[in-house]
Amino acid sequence: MGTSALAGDPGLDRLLMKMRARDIVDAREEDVLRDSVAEVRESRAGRIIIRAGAMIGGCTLLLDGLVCRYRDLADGQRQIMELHVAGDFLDLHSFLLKRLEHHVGAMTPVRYAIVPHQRVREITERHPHLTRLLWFQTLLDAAIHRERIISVGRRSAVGRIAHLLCEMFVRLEIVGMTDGNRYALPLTQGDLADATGLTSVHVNRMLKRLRDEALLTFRGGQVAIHDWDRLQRVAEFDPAYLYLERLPR
Amino acid sequence: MGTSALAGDPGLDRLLMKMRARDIVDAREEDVLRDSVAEVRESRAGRIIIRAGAMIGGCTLLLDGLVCRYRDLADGQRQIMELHVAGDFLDLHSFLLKRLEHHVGAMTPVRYAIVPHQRVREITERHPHLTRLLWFQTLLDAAIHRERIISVGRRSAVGRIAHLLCEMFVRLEIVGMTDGNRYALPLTQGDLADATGLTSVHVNRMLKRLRDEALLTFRGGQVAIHDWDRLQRVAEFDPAYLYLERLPR
DNA sequence: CGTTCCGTTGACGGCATTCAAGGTCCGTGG
DNA sequence: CCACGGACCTTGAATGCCGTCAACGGAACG
Repeated sequence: MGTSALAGDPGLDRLLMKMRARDIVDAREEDVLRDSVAEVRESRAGRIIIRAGAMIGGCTLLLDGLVCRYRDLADGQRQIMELHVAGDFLDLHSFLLKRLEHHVGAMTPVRYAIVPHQRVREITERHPHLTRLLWFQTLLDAAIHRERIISVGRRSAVGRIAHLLCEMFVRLEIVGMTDGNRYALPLTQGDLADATGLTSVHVNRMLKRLRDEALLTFRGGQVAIHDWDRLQRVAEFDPAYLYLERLPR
Repeated sequence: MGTSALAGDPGLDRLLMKMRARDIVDAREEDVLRDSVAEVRESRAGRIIIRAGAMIGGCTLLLDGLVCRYRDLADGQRQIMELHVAGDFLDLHSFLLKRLEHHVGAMTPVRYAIVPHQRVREITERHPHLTRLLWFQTLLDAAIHRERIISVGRRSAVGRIAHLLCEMFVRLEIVGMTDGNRYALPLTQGDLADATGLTSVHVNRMLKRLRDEALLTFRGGQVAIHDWDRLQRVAEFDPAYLYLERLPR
């Protein structure tokens, strides 16, 4: 597939790893995906990649970096709804929604690929199984959203943070981006607060508690998990919502 | 379409109203949907319709009644993630997820139709546009989830309740189930608390405040909105996330 | 070498929870 | 007919988790 803008890029491979953790993706489907990429772009940390309300012509596949979906409220508060890592589509839902009600912002320098909506549309016309695989990815986002609702709705402050860090560990493990019990999560404590519905001050205290209780360390954008079992219990983390079963979809 | 189990049922018509608020659904697609229904079932208030973790063979379309998706936590707390009204698919996502990580429970007596996964699969093989319309419905659920994350994460207690009651008004209006500024929402204050991440005691106080400020009345499962503009402002409610535009999808 | 962003910690305050008691409504059965 | 129980609503008082305000330290950067 020499025409691909992505030949050998690890970003697309990570998407395939995510998909193959849940179903079979055959070589032809892989080629279709590779050939669907129109171009690769970059952006700097702090930039908005996709602006809320803007009409969108293509879906964005994150190749490298950390990204979040968020919205700002009238009083200046911010809520991060989801974090995205390499291999994630940032806005596959834009294919049918046409515009988004939230921003998509880069937390780090990022590289991403564009898949024009027209190509996705062609996939829905010609490749039913691949269509279902893409649909499935958006259902995964929704399941992650639901878990976040539970976190901010009912979990304690430590629980929320612990849960988020458990989730990111598992999601990064799927795409081969963990290093033993450690992984990179280049966020500030303020970002973590916006993702968990807390304040940065309180996040700071809860991180200290998690450290003191030898559950995990979060420092300099690096997470080290010291006691996975106890952490999971504190977070009430059950990875069932990530649907890590290879089933025909 | 005399073979349909649903000939003339208002439940399926409500699904069509939802879809037609966002795109065109032609007569052939309407027939395909009608013919996809295998059977109609009923259930009593308080019953679980779909149990978390169970393998699922068909999708459920709510014809009548009020339903919620929820999960219970270890300490007995409950979080409701979404409310469903007639015309909503309760578990279209089960088509690809195969099982759900949350329960689906009846808040009132309900009637619902079953669409076997096999039929949905056939739609994805033969009817790309109808497939996109179904996919779109699941994306709408995700958008509603995101709005709930913002509510429980960052909105005040009054704001959360106000927002939920704004949302239900608009969603019920789409399917023709409002009566001027009033609509039926047969929930207890405890249910409302589980949906907003509050306690029933506090919900009670906030409802009193909304009443005292002449914004809305919630009593006996009936909502009456007295000042939509001010309520919208209190809730910071912007219906953009419901994607009420007729666009080719 | 000042500026800025981030992390850390303490004191205080407030919103929501918890605990508790009493009220209403309604279906059930004596 | 009415006593009774149960589910839900209402309200007050006390508690507590998390937020706000504030000050300071360190690291990165221009």
